[in-house]
Amino acid sequence: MDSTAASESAPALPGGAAHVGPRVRALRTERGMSLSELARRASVGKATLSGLEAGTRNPTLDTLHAVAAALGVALTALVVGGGSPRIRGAAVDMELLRVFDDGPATYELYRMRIPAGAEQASPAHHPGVTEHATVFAGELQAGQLDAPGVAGPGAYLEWAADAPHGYAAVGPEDVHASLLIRYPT
Amino acid sequence: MDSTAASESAPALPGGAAHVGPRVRALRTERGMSLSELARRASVGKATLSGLEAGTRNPTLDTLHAVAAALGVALTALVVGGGSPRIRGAAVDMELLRVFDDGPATYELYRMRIPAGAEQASPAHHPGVTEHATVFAGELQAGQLDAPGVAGPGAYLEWAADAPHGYAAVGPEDVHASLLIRYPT
DNA sequence: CCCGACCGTTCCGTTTACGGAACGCCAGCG
DNA sequence: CGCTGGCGTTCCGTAAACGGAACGGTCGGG
Repeated sequence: MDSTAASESAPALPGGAAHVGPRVRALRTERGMSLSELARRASVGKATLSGLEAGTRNPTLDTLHAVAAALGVALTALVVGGGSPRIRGAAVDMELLRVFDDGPATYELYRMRIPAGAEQASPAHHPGVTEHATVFAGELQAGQLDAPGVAGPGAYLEWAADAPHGYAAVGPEDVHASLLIRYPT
Repeated sequence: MDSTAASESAPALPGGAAHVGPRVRALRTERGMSLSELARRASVGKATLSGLEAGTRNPTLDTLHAVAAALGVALTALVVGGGSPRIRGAAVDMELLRVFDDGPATYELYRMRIPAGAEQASPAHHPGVTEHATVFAGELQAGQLDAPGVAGPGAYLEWAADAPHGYAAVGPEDVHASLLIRYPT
């Protein structure tokens, strides 16, 4: 397992401060907000925010929380995939975002990425399992191997996963999508 | 549920260090691990961990990350719900899980809950905005006010959100669903 | 042309989170 | 019994994250 973990103070920690900085800066500029304004709204010092975005500081939970709230996003939105379980196949790179288990079924919500032109097959899962994808970017071909569907940005696709199935990025762009896997109880 | 969410304020510090402490302690004892052992594995001081679990400290991102790694969980598992912007309407309770902004559009992914029997309307959003729901539990009726769709567990529903639309839990159970809102650029 | 407003960075004194080393406590054991 | 080893908490000096106040740079208006 991994518990030979990053115990050291190596600055190259997977989800370390170096990664959250650019993320904050992106969310801020996306909203057309200046650093000073965000600092004001979050009630943190400009120095704090500047250092945070530059990755030269190691922010406290309070600081992160204040910034996330001022940006209107969940704290988890600032912590890019750092430490999220990641499943990397031949072509498909999936990151488990969340598990919902309080319904009559269990749902796993993934973010999926497939490089342009790549494809990958997956063996059958347990009976009754279905997969649901919403495409953000690119052209996704997915579903039963003999009868796949195709979906572009904004489109939705679903298929039974209790038979061999596959995923492919058929267009010239990388595919970005959300994938929801439903496991009936 | 407009995007003009409550950016400012954050009256008291919700989801602050007080919430992550018990969470860490739960995950640790769940694994039958002693405080000293976790501190050793995470390469943090026992004092740090003790104060963190007690909620008397305001841990840094490095500390949180080291502890999460030593517990073998994603950092997000330590801060679940804590500080997620929650949009609570008349009937619909939504929690923003994640924002995707690297495609040709921006996506906001929510978890949605509607008490059984309740309903709520939403005004039109900007042109081109669409909403996509996947139902986990209950019976969701949603879409254009004059032509809503209905979806049960495992089913999918989408509609244009640039016109007034609504959500309702029409069955005898609460509705749990994921809602993806797509904002074209 | 100068001036004021705002931007993002840097400097600085204060606050505080950090790890190490105590402490008291409770088993297990010779 | 005392001795030993591990537990969780507390104390303490140091390192660093914090907010406030500078700084230089860029606009836009008078």
